[in-house]
Amino acid sequence: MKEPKRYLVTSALPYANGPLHIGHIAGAYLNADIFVRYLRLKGKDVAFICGSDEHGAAITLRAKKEGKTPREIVDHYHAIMKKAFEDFGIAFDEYHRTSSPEHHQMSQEIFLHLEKKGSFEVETSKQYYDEEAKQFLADRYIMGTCPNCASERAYGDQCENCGRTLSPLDLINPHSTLSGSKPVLKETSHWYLPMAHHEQWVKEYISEGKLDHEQHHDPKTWKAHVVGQCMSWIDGGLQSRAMTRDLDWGVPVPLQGAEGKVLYVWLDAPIGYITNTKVWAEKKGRNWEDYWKSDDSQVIHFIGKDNIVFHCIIFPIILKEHGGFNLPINVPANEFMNLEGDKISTSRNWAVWLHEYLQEFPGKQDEMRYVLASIMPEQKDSEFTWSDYRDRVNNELADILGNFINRVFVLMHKYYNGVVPEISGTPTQAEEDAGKQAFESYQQIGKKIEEFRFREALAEAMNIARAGNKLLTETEPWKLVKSDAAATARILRSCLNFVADAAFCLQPFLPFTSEKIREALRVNWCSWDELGQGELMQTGHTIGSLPILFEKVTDEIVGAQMAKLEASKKASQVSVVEPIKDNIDFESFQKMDIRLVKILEAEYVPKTKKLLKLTVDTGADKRTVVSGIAEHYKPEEVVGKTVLFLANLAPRAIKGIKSEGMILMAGNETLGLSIVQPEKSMNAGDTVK
RNA sequence: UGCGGGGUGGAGCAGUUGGUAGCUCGUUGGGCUCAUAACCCAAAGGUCAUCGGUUCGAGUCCGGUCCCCGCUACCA
Repeated sequence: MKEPKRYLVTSALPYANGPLHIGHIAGAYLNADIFVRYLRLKGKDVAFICGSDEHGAAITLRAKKEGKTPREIVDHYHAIMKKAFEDFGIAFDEYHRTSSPEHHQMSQEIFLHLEKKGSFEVETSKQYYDEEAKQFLADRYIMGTCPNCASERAYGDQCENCGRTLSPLDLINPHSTLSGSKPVLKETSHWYLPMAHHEQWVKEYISEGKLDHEQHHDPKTWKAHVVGQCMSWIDGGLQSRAMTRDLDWGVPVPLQGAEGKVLYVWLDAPIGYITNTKVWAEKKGRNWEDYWKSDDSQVIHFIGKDNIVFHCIIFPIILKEHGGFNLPINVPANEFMNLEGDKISTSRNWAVWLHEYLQEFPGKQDEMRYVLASIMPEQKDSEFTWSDYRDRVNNELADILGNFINRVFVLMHKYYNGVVPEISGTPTQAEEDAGKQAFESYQQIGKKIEEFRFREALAEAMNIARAGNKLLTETEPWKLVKSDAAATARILRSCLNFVADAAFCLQPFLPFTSEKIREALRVNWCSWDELGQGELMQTGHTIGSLPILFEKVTDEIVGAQMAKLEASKKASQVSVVEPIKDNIDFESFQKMDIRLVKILEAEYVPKTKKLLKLTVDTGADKRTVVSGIAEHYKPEEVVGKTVLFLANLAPRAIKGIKSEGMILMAGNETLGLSIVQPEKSMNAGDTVK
């Protein structure tokens, strides 16, 4: 591929229904920021674009739950995220938002263009509408009686009792699971993107990197899991997808007769990349189209692995169908980051929140940037632990980098009053080696960044400091100063240049630290390509002083963060108490046969994750029950236990096994499920009243 | 369950087109003392998840099995 003139780099638009955590940062923001900062150092023309994704049903649901308006929700999180990004040094050119008028306009223009061109297929159908909740109901929000097996708990898309696939219209006595009311049928139309029409070229684009039969990119430069996931999608056949929704929060569909409809959030969100580019360009007096439509521009999307097919297949289809837009040259999706052995989870409050970190660790952005960059989930999931944070900050940042810089500053001031000495004589082998190593590292850093190997790039930058440490220890200038002034001067001047080189190369990764060092050195940086060509520190230049760059992380800090995680986990348990359900009469209660049963046998249901097949003694008979508890109890743990049981629940087939009744358990999201047992020793068959 | 990705010394990871298994941290021993008890050197430690196949030769290619992650299914 030829060198482009411009780059358009995007990071996934974060969804504005919660704050940012370190998993987000390591997934799609820090890597993009490093990449962009590097390109800028190379003197490239780059637009780095992001913004809040503020539409979609999840936000309206959350608003409803919290008694707020969607606008209040997104305003709140947009502000938190924007500030957190800024404070953390993620240097977007533009961080805009999809609820803005500019974005609505852009999305509608693109939609209209496609509509006029006939890119969509409009399908009209009758769908259930909940008059109380004032909205159309997705299939799974409707329940009713199955026409096939008469189960009363069939969903709008499928009856889980008999396994039959249904449409909501098949249900007898349908009711809305949102309000409980009886929904009415209303006609509604939606605009579908017939992706099957595009299968041919998409396949070529992903597997061969060809677009319109011309080489567009080298697919070998794409990550394996990105290509893999796309190909599996394509091979499975591309289905039409509705690009509109019946919802009152989003970008309105700009057509007659489409009142109450909005663009599907997954359509409008990536268009946000375009809007936000335009917003930025207009502020800067540039032409946004240069970045999106010009032959000599490249588009790169940084995202997490949950977004792959959208960015590699669906959005490219929209862009190509629209015409004129560049398709991404690469989509370097990262995998996920775990936290202390567990998945990061917003709902369970198991996360290190970026805005909280910034508050609790003021001035320590680079420490977190370093750690996250070191463990980015580039090829597979990775794990953040506070003890690892401590080790990396202490052993690498403080001991190797910080200490090296400190050694050099101290020696420079001690021997030369901070003035760069003149050099003479022939360098020794050790000096040559160190210089070679530093140069090699510097070269590698750029190469690795361009290959999206940020962890290796960072390690290479650290190698410059390592080379410096080695040179100092091997040549021992504190001894040499008494015997060989020329050699001492050469070595310290080299080391000082290593400090400058390291600080320079670390700019994309540790911008705050880099700047501190630059100020102390009192130099102006050159461009990236000029770095290897001469020394940054010249004869006669006087350097300033530099305080200790990195404080050690104590065990107390680690302990406090661990305690905080545990505490917030517990707090989240308390906060998710379910509201009391509507009253029922005593007769309804009496209808239920709740009793104690003894579990006689238990085994896993093959090919499932959550199911156990149990044989229980109800006192009156023995029966088989399938229970979704396998993630919480092993078969041998439940055998012999006396547990609560709902005995007169209508039988139901699960995975081909007839289940007659239901084991009752206590449960919450954090701790999972727990068997409820009688406090005294009671018998199987005893009823619960 | 289907699909995709992954399983490499104590921990975290790299291993591009098949040719003696590397890196960082940790551990052990030694050196040094300018420096944030920091730095440098050396050593120990891996049947590359597992079984079988292709090959003169496989961590690297092919097939089976197990485990982890994501989407998906199951959860009365």
